[in-house]
Amino acid sequence: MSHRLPSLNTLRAFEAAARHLSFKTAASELGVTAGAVSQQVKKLEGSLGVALFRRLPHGLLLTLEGESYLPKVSKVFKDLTEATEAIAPEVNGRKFTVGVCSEAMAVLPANWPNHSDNLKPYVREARQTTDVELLRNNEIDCLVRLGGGPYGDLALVTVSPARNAAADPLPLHFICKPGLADCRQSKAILEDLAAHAGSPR
Amino acid sequence: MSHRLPSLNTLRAFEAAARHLSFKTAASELGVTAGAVSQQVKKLEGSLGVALFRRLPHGLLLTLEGESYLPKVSKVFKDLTEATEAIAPEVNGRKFTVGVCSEAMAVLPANWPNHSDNLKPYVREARQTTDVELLRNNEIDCLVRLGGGPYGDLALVTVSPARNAAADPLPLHFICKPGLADCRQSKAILEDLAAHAGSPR
DNA sequence: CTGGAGGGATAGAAATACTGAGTCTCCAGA
DNA sequence: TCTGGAGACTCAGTATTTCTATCCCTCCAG
Repeated sequence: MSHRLPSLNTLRAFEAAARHLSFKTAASELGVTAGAVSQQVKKLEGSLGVALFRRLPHGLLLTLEGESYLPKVSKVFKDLTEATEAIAPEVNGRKFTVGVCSEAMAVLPANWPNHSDNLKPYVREARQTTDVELLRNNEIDCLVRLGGGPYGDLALVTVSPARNAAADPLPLHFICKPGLADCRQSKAILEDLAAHAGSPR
Repeated sequence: MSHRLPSLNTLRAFEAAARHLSFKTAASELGVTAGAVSQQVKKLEGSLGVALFRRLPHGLLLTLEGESYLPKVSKVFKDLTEATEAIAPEVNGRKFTVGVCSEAMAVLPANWPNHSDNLKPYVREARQTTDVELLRNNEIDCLVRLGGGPYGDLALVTVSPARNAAADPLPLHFICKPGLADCRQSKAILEDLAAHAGSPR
């Protein structure tokens, strides 16, 4: 039952490029550069030994193989998305409520987290608090503090200061339940924190 | 239509581990270490925010979520495999016929390519020849030679000598049609050649 | 109380993916 | 006939991800 498959990355690139018939548009959908999409598609074609696109000077055309492959690949992604959301609906759909201590509040931009479009899809609101119990009660999803713990079995991520940090950067810490440490929401928040950790208030 | 999906790698690890209820067995099926499977599964669980396995001191159990996820994930892999083989059947199923020049023959193990179980699934036979025309006629799929070309529009891969190579390693070259340079068969052959290139005859 | 089997963590190495800059071709408009 | 813009390709360098190699821990059987 060992499946020999092309890598998902190359398939995602193919699927997006085939839908748009453009590497450039696909690239912006996937949030990468056109060169990356081009490379991934070429890798896929190489591993299949089949050309999926016919490259024209202006834009792309699917080959017969590409045309028959596209709907199946799209369906696979759709099935997978549905299966995934069936078992993890809360996390996938939910926005985080973030607890932030007053010291961290002072370090972050004025109207955090609404200052950033990257963050908005993942955060409902930020509440000023230091109460770890709110985390355990699921009243908040994560906590941003200056202090590094210990917090027992909770997951703690220390945010590495931005490269352009001030001389004496203040470290930030992100605390959440272990299962949430690596989810999309946490990642988005961590990324944003990293951009601000240590910057002068 | 931008699908937010866990990475295929983590799903492969999950699927194999769930079928075997063992990271170790899954690892050997996938050809990696148990640690790698454990990491991938943990990454998947983290990104879903849901535990898929219950770790017991001796072995694993699926959680309810894992149990409902497994058949869907398996089906996705099955669909993808079928879709892929539908458009690239020749390459996926076919064994290569390899042309080998007499000098390269002398460098390779006595009964190459049958000396290695890794290679058998990918190679039908090795024929002693240096005729590039056989390649163009599709009578052979690739050619192994000492000389590095040029071969026009054919793809050429120079095999990097093994680490334990002799003092004066003989380089090997692998020539094939461009579309085949990156396929499974070529990779297997190249890997095997790399293990022998430069070793004393 | 000892050894083996399995899972967990971590650091470093290896493989893979992405970016960024430069190139090419074609088309459209001046 | 130029010239500029759009899109794709390549390549080198970098960043990220994945894998390995260890060492640890727990549990169970003898």
